[in-house]
Parts: sequence; C-alpha cells; structure tokens
Amino acid sequence: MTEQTAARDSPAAPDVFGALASPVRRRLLMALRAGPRTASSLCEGMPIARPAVSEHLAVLRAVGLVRAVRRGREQVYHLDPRPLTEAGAWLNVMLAFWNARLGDLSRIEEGER
Amino acid sequence: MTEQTAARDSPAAPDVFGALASPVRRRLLMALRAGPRTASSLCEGMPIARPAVSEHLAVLRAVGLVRAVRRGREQVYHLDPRPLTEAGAWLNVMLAFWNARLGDLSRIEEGER
DNA sequence: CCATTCTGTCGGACTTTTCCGACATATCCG
DNA sequence: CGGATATGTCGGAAAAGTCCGACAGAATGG
Repeated sequence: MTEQTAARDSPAAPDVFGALASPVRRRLLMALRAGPRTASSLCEGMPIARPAVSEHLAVLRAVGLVRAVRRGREQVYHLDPRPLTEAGAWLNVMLAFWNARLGDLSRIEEGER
Repeated sequence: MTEQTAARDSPAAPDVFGALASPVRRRLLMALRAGPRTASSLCEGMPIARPAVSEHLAVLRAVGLVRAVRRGREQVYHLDPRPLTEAGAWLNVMLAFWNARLGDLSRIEEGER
C-alpha cells in the first residue's frame, strides 16, 4: 500500500559524501566552480549523454550542492558550498584527532606552508 | 595469464571519496579514531556481520585510509589520515573559490526568490 | 600434535546506481 | 499560433555495491 514508485522519484538520494563519490559529479562541481552555467553547457565537456548528466545534476541538487535558476528556456546551475562545509567539518574531526595525537600535522602534509 | 579473476579480488576499488561514501565505513573510521583496534573489536558495534565489515575494511585498506598490523593471531587496524588530507585539499579548492566570491551570495539568494 | 580462535575470502542473492534512447513539458521567436 | 530549442523524466538493461552463511588458512596454547 505504501509502496510508492519512489524508486524512480529519487534515482539517487545519498548524503554529501555519496554525492561526492562519483567522479562525474566532482567534475561537474569543478566546472561549476568557474561560474554559473547552463545544463547543456555542462554536458559539453562530459563523456556521457545528456540524460545521465541531468540525473547527476539532480543528485547534486538533492543534497543541496547546486541550485538551478530558470533563465528563459535555459536553466542556469550554480554552486552552493554549504553542504561542502558540512563534509569539511567531518574531515576536520578526523584530522583534528590526528593533530591532537601527533601534534605535528605538517609532518604528514609536508607542504602545508 | 595475468589477474583475470580480479573481479572478486577487488570487490570495490574506488577513490577516497568513494570509500567515504558509505556510512558504515565512515563509522569504522570514527571508531578507529579513538585508537587501534582489532578486526573483531570493530565488528562489535556494527549493525552488520563480520564478512561485510571485513570487506569494508578491505576497501578502506585499498585507498590507504587504514593499515593493518599482525599481532599474534589478531590483526590490529589503525588509521592513516594522509588520503583524508588529500580529500580535504579537494574540498579546500572548492571552498576557496567560494571565499573569493562571498559577495555573490546575496545576489544568488535574490535570484532564487 | 590437535583443537580453538581470529581473520579473510568465496558463492550467490538482493538492492542500488548508472546510462541511454525516446517521449513529454516548457519557453522562445517569427 | 506553430516550429524550434532546452530540459527533465520514463522504460529498461547493464554494471556495481552490499550483505550473509560457509569455508580456508594462520597462529596460539595446552
């Protein structure tokens, strides 16, 4: 009864790390880093077809990493880094542990300067 | 006759973000944060059986996030944060971009409305 | 030695993700 | 209005990931 067809409604609804797990999505974010771009413009540099890029963008939208604004008949995507800072906070917890233990992160990073 | 049966040899060989995508693996890293622990000790707090934990540990080992040292008939796992700093570097690239254009935040918020 | 414990791996079932061609919807321009 | 463009979504097939019970190899200790 409660069996909705939600399997297709959310082709992928992972958390931030799950969204960052795909190299294609990371490349999309990197491309978006230079500035807002339309969906078709994002597809140009990718090794996959448009529907796949559209779904990857939907995943990024679901976790709040990107946002889309309608502009005419185009849809302009832009970056939203807030979930990224959330992921960074998790990383900092781990690295802070390491800092407290060794007290010398530069020894590991070796180029922090 | 090189490694042809490698399909099972590497049940999952993603990059660092791929390894961090699984909540179970993140929890394993968090548990390891308190100090080195044996494999069975890691299984205790987990909601899955030992073979699954073992494969998750294999994934973490493949990307270099953990390392195992034999101690008698036990195997002691300990954390290695270097790949983590690599992931942090990627995040910093994205967040640095955002810091450079903090002034655009209000503009985007307006455009969304 | 031999039984016990610890750990990794295998066979196999199930779920999720990824990708594409095709269709549907929305917007613009003449 | 009607054709063209941009974008999302659907059906479905292929691939990957996840999990478990059962087995195999190493190390310990009596």
